[in-house]
Amino acid sequence: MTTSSKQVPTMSEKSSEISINHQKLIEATIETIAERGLADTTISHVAKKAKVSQGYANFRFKSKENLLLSSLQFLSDEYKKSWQKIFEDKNLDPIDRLLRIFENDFSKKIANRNKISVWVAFYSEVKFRPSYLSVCQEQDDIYLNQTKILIDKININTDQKFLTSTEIGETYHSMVDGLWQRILFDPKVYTNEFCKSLVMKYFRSVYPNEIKFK
Amino acid sequence: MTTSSKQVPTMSEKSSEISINHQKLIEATIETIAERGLADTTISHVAKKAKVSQGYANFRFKSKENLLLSSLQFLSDEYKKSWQKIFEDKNLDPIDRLLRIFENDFSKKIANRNKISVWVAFYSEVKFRPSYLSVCQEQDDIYLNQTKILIDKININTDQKFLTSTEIGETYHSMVDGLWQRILFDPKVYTNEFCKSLVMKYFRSVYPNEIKFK
DNA sequence: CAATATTGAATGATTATTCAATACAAAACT
DNA sequence: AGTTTTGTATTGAATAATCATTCAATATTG
Repeated sequence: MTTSSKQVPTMSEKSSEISINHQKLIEATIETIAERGLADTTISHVAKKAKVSQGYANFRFKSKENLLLSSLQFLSDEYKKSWQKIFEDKNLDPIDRLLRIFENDFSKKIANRNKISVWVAFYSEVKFRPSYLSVCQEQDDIYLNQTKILIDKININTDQKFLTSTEIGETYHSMVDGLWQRILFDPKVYTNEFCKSLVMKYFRSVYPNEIKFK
Repeated sequence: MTTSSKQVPTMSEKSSEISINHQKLIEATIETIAERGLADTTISHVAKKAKVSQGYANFRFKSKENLLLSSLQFLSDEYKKSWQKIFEDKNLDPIDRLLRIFENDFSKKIANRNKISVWVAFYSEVKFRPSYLSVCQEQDDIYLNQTKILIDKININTDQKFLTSTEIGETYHSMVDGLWQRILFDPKVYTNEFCKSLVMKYFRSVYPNEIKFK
């Protein structure tokens, strides 16, 4: 009766199969938005790219809206993990940590045309779709706050007294948003290295005596 | 026969009538995009807001695409006129001119939620519609160049030697783009005054001895 | 009475969504 | 081992809704 090497065998196999399709569809969505824009992204295009049927894509995610939202969530999580790792690294002193933060913001993994296309597309609709906003807003706030705390530490260690951490933090974040957009429009000029160097020089202006800002 | 008080009477009246409808439709388009987002902006919504029939809106602009493009063109021209006036004002010394430039960029007329909504909406599609790009790109380049020339003059008059005008100009412009986006998402925090003060402090960091930057 | 401006209903294209039909694979039973 | 059964995954054609666009009919104006 019981040659049973596997009694509950396929559960994990099956669920990983499912996740594979799930993930394939999310990646296809991101690529499609990057290639054609959000306005021209149809379930049919995404399904084709993911190599599943149109009906399946819809069935799997319940609705197009939900597929889009899941894709945004995926990007948002990926981004969050990348900066969380830096804030959690206890071996870094404040300035090194800040350097790592903006290296990450302009790394090829984060600041590439595919992903920026998707961010910009969603941002433009965020005002009209509360669900998009709720995916990003909380993480954005945390990121901004962590950055401010970090900058406060740097301010204490340096003779920088003129600007508050809020001012520096807000300026940094608006620069990042602005530069990401420019990477999209004019990638020849706005290479990741160029963007990083602009940020570096901003911090150099703010902390003129701090040699770590090159 | 000829009581003709007016022989060529209506030409100007007619064309101004026509322009009135033309302009009404463009303004309705901008408002609709700001209220519902580009994705949800239909000819029918715009026509309703402009109080003309749906068919007329289409007939008047030949296509929806063309109506959108004309609206972008309108905004772009309005913006251009506003900064051109400042660059042409010969009474301003370089620093005052720069102050006026960024006052303009964060004035209520330019940096309000309606108009920023429209900019952001179009920006997100620009990569996929060459016609959108061609409306903005040239003017953007001119603006950026003029700004750099201005900053060069300021650099000469001050002891600022560390940053090039390109670096300062690019940083300024990416800050403006980033801050405009933030005005949209979180207008409570990012008031026009707050944004202006951030820019002011950026220039203060770059030109620490220049008292005109407050 | 032209000539032009404007309407609004009809058309056709696109696309999200549904769902009956089918493929597939694991288990149950010879 | 081979066959049947059962349950799930996947398909793709049909449906229904939304819109841009067209255009014959009507209103308006000189």
